[in-house]
Amino acid sequence: MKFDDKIPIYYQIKNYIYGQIITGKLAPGEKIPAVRQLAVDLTVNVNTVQRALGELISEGILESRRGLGNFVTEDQATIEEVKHKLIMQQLHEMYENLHDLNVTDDEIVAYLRQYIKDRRTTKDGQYN
Amino acid sequence: MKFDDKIPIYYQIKNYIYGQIITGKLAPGEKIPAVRQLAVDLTVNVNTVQRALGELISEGILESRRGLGNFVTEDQATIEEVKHKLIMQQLHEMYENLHDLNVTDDEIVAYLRQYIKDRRTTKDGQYN
DNA sequence: TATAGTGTAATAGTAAAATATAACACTAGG
DNA sequence: CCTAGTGTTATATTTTACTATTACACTATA
Repeated sequence: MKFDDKIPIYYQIKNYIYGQIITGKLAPGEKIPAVRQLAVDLTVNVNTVQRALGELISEGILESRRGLGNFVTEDQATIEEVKHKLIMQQLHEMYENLHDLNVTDDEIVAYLRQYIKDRRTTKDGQYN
Repeated sequence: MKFDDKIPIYYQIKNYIYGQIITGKLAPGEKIPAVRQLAVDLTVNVNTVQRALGELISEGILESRRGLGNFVTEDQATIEEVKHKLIMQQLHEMYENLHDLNVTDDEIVAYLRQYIKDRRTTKDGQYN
């Protein structure tokens, strides 16, 4: 997995797991891969994985069963809450940053529509 | 100035200067504050300021005149380019992250409109 | 020419994330 | 009871951003 060196790896792993759960690639109640396996898959250290999982466990989206593994919460409502929270965080960050550049509400919406439209006709990768 | 501890300080300073220039708080051709003064204002080290300014100078949005100071480029086109690039980067990041959560194009637009609407009737700060 | 104000850069030290490695604790199943 | 698979934790080390400090280079001007 490729990481953005401007953001802590454990934090990027946390967001990766969020994504897996929210998109259903990891289902409610499902056992997630073992920490040592995740460390191999993501080519990071076990402790780094553990730091990410620890926060997810604290938030209740994962449950730890010692000796058995880590499991996605059964509570679909918790997952929905987290999804909504993440969506709002994304919008908030983008919105605040553009407002700091004096871009108005209407301009933000217009730019977004244009971006989406352009995206369908242009090859990707120009803003990575 | 308050910094996000998940992002390098020099990088946040760079974005801060971008904002000052794009919004015209620092005008084309204008001398920006001395590096030592910026360090005091932002409560960071001179070297950290210098690292941010160094990148802005490399990009041509700032010009360094040894013994005199650092100046915003006179070239309005360069500034416009940078503004557009920053806007697209913001949209791109938000868009990619939401798509990774299986949020569709239409849903992104709808969520944004809702976010903007809610923002006008709700007290701020809930997504910081 | 001396000085104050400016950018530039090097050195050494600090702090936090990440790593490598090892050990410990618990569970299920043979 | 032993073992394999799992989570948990600790120690030492490495890496890098950041800091503190100092020095150097250039410019305008008194």
